[in-house]
Amino acid sequence: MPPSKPAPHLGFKPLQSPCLPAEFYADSAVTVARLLLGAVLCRNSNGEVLRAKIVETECYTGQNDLASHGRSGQTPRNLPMWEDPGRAYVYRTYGIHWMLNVVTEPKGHPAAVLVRAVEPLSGQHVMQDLRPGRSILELTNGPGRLCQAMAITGEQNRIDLTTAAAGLYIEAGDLILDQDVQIGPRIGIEQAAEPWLSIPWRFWIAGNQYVSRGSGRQK
DNA sequence: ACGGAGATCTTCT
DNA sequence: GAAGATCTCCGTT
Repeated sequence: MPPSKPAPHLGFKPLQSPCLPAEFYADSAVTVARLLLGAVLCRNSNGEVLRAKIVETECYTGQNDLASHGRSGQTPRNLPMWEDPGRAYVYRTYGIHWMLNVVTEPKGHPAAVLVRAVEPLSGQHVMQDLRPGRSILELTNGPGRLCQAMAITGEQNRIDLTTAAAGLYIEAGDLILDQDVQIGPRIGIEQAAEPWLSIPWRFWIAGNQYVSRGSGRQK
């Protein structure tokens, strides 16, 4: 069903949620990670539009960050981190799971924000087809899970998230107030030494039911 | 609810 | 050759 549009003679523009522009992503990874909370990750799949609110992010900064793929300089895998902000960096880990990152900071500065959890807004039945047997709460509450539920793979690596052209994009969404943001250390980093293990570079929406394990989700 | 192990394969040392 | 920005399943409490 197409969305209803206001009558043209009233002079209204259709309600729209424009994509966040490249300038939004050219900021520091920490700032972008915080501001991405509430934005809407969108995916055209199977003839439908899947939409999901970003509820948890984690940032990985430049060559000083020993937990970041950017730590050892430019490599074939992490090349997108050095490229244009607002593009996707999608890579595989443990041989199984895809991870979706958003490239941040001006070109030439390797940094990215990992999307760790989203809250489904539309297209849930498609997501359930992609993750059979899972409840709505367990469709997208983890970085690997959300990629599976939203059909995101290495094919989306390096695509431009600032337009809908490539079928994966991010629209502006709810403004999340500071009082509703929780901050903590990153998750899943084993190798890196301090202080990289404890720096609070993970952001999530307080009390949201769709955050990943380890982010204070109850039950 | 919690913990441990296996999956699975690309990337970098 | 080892590790990994994870997830699932199966065990025990």
